[in-house]
Amino acid sequence: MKIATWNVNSVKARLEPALAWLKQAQPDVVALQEIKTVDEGFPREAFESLGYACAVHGQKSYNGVALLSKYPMEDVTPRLPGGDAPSNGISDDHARYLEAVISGKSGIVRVASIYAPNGNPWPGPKFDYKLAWLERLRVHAKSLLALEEPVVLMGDYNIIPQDKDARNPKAWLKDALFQPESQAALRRIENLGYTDAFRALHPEGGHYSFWDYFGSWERDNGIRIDHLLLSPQATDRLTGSGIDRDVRGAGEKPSDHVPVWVEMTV
DNA sequence: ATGGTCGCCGAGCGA
Repeated sequence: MKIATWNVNSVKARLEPALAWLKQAQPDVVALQEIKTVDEGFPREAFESLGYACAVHGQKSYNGVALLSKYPMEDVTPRLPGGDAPSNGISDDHARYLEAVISGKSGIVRVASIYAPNGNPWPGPKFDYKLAWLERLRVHAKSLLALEEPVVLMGDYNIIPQDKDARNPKAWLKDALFQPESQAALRRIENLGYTDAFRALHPEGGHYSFWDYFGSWERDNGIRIDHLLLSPQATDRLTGSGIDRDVRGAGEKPSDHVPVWVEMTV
């Protein structure tokens, strides 16, 4: 089973390149982020015509996540726990998390489409929100381990894990994506027992998933911020991982992110 | 140096 994540930066603006990529790459499951539409605006029919079931957790103008799957999806659940309880002072109405269980040929895999907060400017309340959100993700990720299932938590984490995941690390020193606290939040999830699948198979660095619209693609001034974190049961089934960087240079209006994928025996 | 470009949607915000 091929499982991919892609921040499309508006699913409507990216519909044609998305359909072209799906036909070429043939993923079985896709997690989309920044769809930037409400559920009713999601181009469901276009994806269904390629054989995908759709699950959507949308929002007007900003954020929004979705899952596409060629296999049946069950237990579709939007939102991270802990975001809608006024008693704890947290009220999170951003559409940033969608989870589902996929029934493959030889077993299930639990997947989540994740759009973690950007957190800029640093420091400030948006950075505090980022760290609080990542802590909620950690707590939920920990609870999922108890199920002892293959789990793939994938999406735009808005975190550059290490220096080697940026072409020009010094340029990011004052950025929320590169703060030690952000990197520690990601490591804390990995330390529970999750594996950064791409890093595990490509430890050398220099591979990026995002290039800004200010000419960074032409200079390969990229960063790796889109990640697939695999539970132990998923890591046991991991057979490959890649980044489809050609998508950044293809077509008239590419997303600033490209798809990152894993191949698993499920 | 601190803008450059996108996409939202119809002004400025978010990235």
